[in-house]
Amino acid sequence: MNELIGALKPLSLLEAVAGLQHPATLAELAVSMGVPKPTMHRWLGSLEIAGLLQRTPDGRRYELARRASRLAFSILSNKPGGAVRHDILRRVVHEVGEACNLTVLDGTSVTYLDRVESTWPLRITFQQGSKVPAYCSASGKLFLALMPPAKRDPILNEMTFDRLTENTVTDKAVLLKELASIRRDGYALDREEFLSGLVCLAVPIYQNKGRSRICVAALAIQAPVTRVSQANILTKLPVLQSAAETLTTTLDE
Amino acid sequence: MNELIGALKPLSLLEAVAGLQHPATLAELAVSMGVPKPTMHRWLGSLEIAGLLQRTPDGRRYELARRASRLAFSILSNKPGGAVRHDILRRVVHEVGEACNLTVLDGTSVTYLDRVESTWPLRITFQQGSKVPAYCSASGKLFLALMPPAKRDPILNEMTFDRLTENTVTDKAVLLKELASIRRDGYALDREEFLSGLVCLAVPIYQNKGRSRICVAALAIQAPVTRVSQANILTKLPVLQSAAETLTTTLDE
DNA sequence: TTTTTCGTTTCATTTTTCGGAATAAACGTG
DNA sequence: CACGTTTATTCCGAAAAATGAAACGAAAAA
Repeated sequence: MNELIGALKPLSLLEAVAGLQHPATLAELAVSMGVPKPTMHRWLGSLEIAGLLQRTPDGRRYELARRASRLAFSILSNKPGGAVRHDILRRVVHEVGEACNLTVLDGTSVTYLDRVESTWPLRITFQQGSKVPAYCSASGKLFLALMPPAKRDPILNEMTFDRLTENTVTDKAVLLKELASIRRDGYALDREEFLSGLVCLAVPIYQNKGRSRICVAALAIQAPVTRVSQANILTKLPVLQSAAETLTTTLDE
Repeated sequence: MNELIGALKPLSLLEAVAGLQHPATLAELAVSMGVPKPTMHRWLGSLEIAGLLQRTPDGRRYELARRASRLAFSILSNKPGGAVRHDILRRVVHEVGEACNLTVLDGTSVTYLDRVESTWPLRITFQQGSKVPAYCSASGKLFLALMPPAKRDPILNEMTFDRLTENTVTDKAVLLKELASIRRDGYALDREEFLSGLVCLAVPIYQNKGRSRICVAALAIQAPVTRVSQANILTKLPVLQSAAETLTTTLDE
């Protein structure tokens, strides 16, 4: 039984950087991974040349770079690996009878990682990879609500709040207030704010990070308001939460 | 110049597997990546032990494993700062309609950290990573102007002032005079000094360092003079400054 | 069964990596 | 602004790991 161990220490460095909430310096990373500075210097250099990490503009800290994002999307949109998640979504659709989707935050928008349609004739057809503004979607508001303010504010600043329906929240103060209650409740609603006639309920999927946990994705159901009223949609909450819980466990060590 | 290249070949293997829509065999992967079988065997073994890949039930093919998903979510939830910045650049381009770039000073040159093109047919195509002499670019002059003289003078001494266009400032005294006014105004212009027909406006991005603040990067727009006159480009100043302000917040801890 | 293909192990050689020490750069402070 | 301190980078010989040709084994195909 040969213990094949590759030189993927730089890769665990990538994981470490991805797990941090702020860009870290060489020294910090060297300490946290227990390697000498010259070694860390070489690893960081390699990952930087590879395009997985980049320095912050001041040149003293390291953060994820484009290729890391591409890799992440590539992994999550990969068919074989996503089969487990897709099955969970299918189960939700089967139980609540409405379309279900899995999203991540990407800048000021929410991106659909996966989606399962309802079987009703009347349905909204989004597809994997499409994007929706964060400020007027249930998942988007959920991400903003559960994010540290320091990360949230730059995102809010660069947003343009277009009025897409008569329910769209276009006032930042009002939005912030709603985010507070979302944070308290643990779920978010879209009350026809993105598309007239479309209501939506989203719950968070957490990833445990040491003692704390981070909302890395959201699970949501979407339905025509004619079939599921705003009040009614909350009855689906337990099913959603249970599915989200299952998805969370697929991320544990 | 030391070319640090790490042993992240196993990592590009991970990318390859993630890019595939079906689990692949050892032989297929060995061929597609151009390595001998024993090598591929070792790489796959490493990634499998690391928990990034797993074999399909029949044991003959490889697909992504849990740790890969975990890493992917971790990356996406920790939205790269560079990507946030890229979005801000995109927004500026959208609002002013001209190409926008983010630069840092690197020796006597200015390096493009990021760049977003305009949508006009007529456009100047620089790309990320390219360099431009500091003395004849808006960003470069901005850096020189906002720098303590003790730091600036060695850089100026090292420079050779080539005449690139008929507007290029090649006299050090004249340059120093302009730097003074740039310092006063808080912005810098490139009046076709680097490339005939190209005008440019740059504003500083500061980072707070204890009691003082330092200009660590510059945000600039570039336009053909036929579309945006030298006088006209100043009307874009407020948009630029507001974006620079937002960029500053992405640099804080 | 035989043949063929694919996967795994072995091992001498080559190629990297490793990290202590020295050097350089940036920082904070009186 | 000069000083001491912290942090980043370069050097380099010793040590470790990756490499791939060839041999071997195992499983599908004929």
